[in-house]
Amino acid sequence: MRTAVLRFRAHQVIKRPNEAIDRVYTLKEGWACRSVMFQDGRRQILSFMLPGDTICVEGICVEDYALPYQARALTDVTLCSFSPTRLHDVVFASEQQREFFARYVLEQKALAERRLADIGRRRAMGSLAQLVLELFRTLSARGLAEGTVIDFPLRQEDIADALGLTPAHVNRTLVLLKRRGVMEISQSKLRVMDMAELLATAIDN
Amino acid sequence: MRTAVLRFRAHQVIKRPNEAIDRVYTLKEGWACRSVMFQDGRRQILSFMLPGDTICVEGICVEDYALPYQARALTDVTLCSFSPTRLHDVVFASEQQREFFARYVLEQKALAERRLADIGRRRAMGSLAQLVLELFRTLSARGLAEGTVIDFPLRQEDIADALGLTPAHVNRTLVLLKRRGVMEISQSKLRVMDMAELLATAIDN
DNA sequence: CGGCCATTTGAAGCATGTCAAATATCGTGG
DNA sequence: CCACGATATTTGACATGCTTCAAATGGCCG
Repeated sequence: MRTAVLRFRAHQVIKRPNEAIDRVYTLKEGWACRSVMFQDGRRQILSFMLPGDTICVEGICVEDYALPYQARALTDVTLCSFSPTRLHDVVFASEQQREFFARYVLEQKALAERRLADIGRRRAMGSLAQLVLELFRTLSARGLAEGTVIDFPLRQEDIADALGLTPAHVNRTLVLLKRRGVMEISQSKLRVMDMAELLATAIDN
Repeated sequence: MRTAVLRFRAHQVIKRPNEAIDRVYTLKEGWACRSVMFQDGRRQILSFMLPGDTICVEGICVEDYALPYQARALTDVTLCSFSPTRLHDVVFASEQQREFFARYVLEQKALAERRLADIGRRRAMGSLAQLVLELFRTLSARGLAEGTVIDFPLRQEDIADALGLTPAHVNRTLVLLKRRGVMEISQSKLRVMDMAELLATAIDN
């Protein structure tokens, strides 16, 4: 079934917008993201992809889909490569698998819409807290958290592009959180020092 | 197959968050929206639903899904009500229908993610222009546009909640567009007076 | 005609953006 | 292992888009 293990270096483009989805990938190691670019260089990150995520799920659902975003490695990544049609057959072989797959896609959709609400209706402090909690939850669920610490390879610019903010402002907000003893990023690790306070921050900002 | 025609009045809630999806609807007449509410009353509209759209598609894909948003009528609406399981069987009867359905869901997902990029990386003028163009395109495709005019029942507050703005600011932006002779809203109609200019506005803002 | 709701407008404040410089961190080659 | 260059973070001063709040105006429906 699995036909190859691929590697990309940090910042490399995995799939271009509108490119044919001839292969579908699962992310084995490293972080990636889906993003859209504007002509003038502005970037919006639609979602982060963590180990266990599927890249270009759309290829499993339909044929000849014009990908409305680009997929890019944020760190060095290793991928498992699959044939979309073969994967399609596997997924739709049993009703149970189909529903499992559907749940994954719907979860991703819900995640994007939570982000939409965060950007639209929260201040920087609130949406940043929400983003961190989301990453924390996901990594924990996949057994990739070490207690109160997670690997965190994102640059502040990546966070900014995910939240519709400026790197400068993300920095100021992170500094605030560190000063308050809520959380701290250093050496590609994120440490939550006061989870209760982080949850509170996420809710009322 | 179709078991009932339902009506809701403007502003009524069609489906609450976390409510069981015991029925799935198609929107026959009127406009609705999907939105999330915060404790303090802030609202983010995730998407507008126009005649022809399906409300609570999730019910077709999986069982026992916890709806992460609320569905609400924006105008008086008439719906066709369906049993999710029956609809499921119909959709997955043939490969062709399944793919058609998948395309619809992916289109909705892409639409939400365009909105995400609009809110995150455009100014009020740009995202407003994008929104109007999107509505225009969709209504045209469904044969519901009258040349350069469309029905437009949204209040400025609805637009604000969709774009993460304030009603006051939406108003100022609309006034600007009217003064520039680009477009105009009045009497629940939207008239595009200069489509080229509207497209330009959408791109470089 | 009257009441209600939506729109419009103004003045002031604030969150975030912009730009630029200083500092820290990281990877790499010597 | 160190030094260097490149890249990322941090910080400051200032600009601005958008918000807030409140009041006035306008439109629609019973």
